[in-house]
Amino acid sequence: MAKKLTFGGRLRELRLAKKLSQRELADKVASRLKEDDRRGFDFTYLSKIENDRLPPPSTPAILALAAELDADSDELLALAGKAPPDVGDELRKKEGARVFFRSATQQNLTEAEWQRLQAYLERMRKEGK
Amino acid sequence: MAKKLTFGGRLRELRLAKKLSQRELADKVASRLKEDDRRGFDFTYLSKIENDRLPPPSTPAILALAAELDADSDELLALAGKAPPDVGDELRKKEGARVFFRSATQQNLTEAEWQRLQAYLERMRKEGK
DNA sequence: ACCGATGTTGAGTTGAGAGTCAACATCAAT
DNA sequence: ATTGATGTTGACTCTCAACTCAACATCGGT
Repeated sequence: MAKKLTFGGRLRELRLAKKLSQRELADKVASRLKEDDRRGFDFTYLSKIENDRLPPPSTPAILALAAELDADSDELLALAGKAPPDVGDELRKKEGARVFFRSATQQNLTEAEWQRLQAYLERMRKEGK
Repeated sequence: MAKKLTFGGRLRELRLAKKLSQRELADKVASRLKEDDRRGFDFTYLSKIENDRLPPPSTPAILALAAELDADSDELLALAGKAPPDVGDELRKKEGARVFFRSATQQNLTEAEWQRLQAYLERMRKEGK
């Protein structure tokens, strides 16, 4: 059975795979963030996060990390227990999405059932095009 | 065309429909919150929120308000621009859910399409039972 | 005219999220 | 044994969301 990774553990994996030091990665992330955000990203902060001594960083920081590491931002956001920002927007704007989400979570669907829904969505798309 | 309500406006509607004063409602919400949370809920705060002079309150407070007013918490959360609290959890646990919402969001579905999905989900449930 | 209930406002407080900074430990290479 | 690069840690800071508090305005009832 696959080992269950924490956010920090996965982040370290990804960083090492890219052969970056904490300082390098933190600096790159910091410059990505400085552009719009006013927050920084120190390498000592990264260290604590990798060791799960602090909770995962903010959503913008996670997105910057994923971008820098060519990683799947949804995976990291999920490990951090946060919803992707655009999914959040969709739920905020579309009542239908909200209703759907409510029923889906209440039914506690299996992976197979999610895949069926995915397939149906796929069919809808083709037909609609 | 239906008038577009703000969070504050809708909240006031709901409160008046229940014939509660700001003090009464705020007190009830406060006692609901005190149980787990350490935050309060003052009537003057409620006043400002109803007049949209302050942003909507925290998610726990919105949930308590909805419960006290027998209102739909998803509606209030949506008006407040917040995602329902369990979104992160569901997406964390089920990869299928993540993939599904990603595609659905990217396709920018209409309300009608969300309803079709909802109908399909309904069918799945009946058949699976 | 007064009183109690209700609602509004400006100023102030507080706790937590999101980091920073200085100092130290470890290790490989020279 | 020194140096340079890397990682770890504890203590601190800073900002802002989320409120509270005291004071005042308005209005209906008596």
